[in-house]
Amino acid sequence: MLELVLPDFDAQKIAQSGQCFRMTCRPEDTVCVNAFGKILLIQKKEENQWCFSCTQEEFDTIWKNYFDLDFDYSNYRALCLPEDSFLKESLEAGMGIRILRQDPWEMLVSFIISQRKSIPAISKAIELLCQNFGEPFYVGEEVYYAFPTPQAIAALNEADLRACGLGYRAPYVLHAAEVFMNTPALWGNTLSLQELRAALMQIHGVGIKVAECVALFGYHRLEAFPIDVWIQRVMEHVYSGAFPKQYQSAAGVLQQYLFCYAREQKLAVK
DNA sequence: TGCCAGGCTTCAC
DNA sequence: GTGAAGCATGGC
Repeated sequence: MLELVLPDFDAQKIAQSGQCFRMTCRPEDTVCVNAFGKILLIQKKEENQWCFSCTQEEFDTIWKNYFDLDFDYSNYRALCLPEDSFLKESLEAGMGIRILRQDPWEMLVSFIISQRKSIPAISKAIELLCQNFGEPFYVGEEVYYAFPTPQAIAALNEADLRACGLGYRAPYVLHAAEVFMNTPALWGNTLSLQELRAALMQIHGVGIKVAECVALFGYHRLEAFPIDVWIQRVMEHVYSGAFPKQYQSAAGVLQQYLFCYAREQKLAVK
């Protein structure tokens, strides 16, 4: 057990932010993270005070980076233009949300599945995928499942994946496994954003929006800017179709706060 | 029950 | 190049 004071971190908001699907809220202000074949429990104690179910060493070598805690997010908030009240409100409402450094392969599959699905439906499909085809591991008596490897997915057929609720996305995920295994450039993080987009979009079922999500959440390319239905509404309501160029370097980070706030406000179609 | 969801592909035009 | 139809399924 490790207790830390983190003034710019909120596990519960991150879990519900739509960037991760294997981080779930549990009773007693606890969040369960399933990543890297490990389970991390995070419990909220006091304001800004969090209890982590890991050692200091594990926190320093794995989770600190995962939650992007080496970067000061006040730098992103400082980008907000004085007249931009919608972003200001979004940043205040989403205080504590961070852009996680998640596994690229997991993000690729997750966001292929995400198309035309609600966040609860995405989480459910991914959970089934893991239960059916991921490697089981135990924490005490309890069994958990790792995210299936590209090799494990490549060995499946369409019907296996449709059984997890993937619908028409099943062949997309099969193709993603094949391309990922045969594209070493996607295993590391050395491509330019433009090259990364192109490499991802050769996969059937990966268009510009999914590619931007994978770039942002899997490769930590903070200038990537996914435009889904919610961000589209924000663009129309608030920015007259053009996101300010002053935000470009951290567009993906700001986008995440706008996405959450737009959903919270149930921003209507214009 | 009907509508919508962190969209993409295909096919007219 | 642009626009519209079709797609599987679950949550609300």
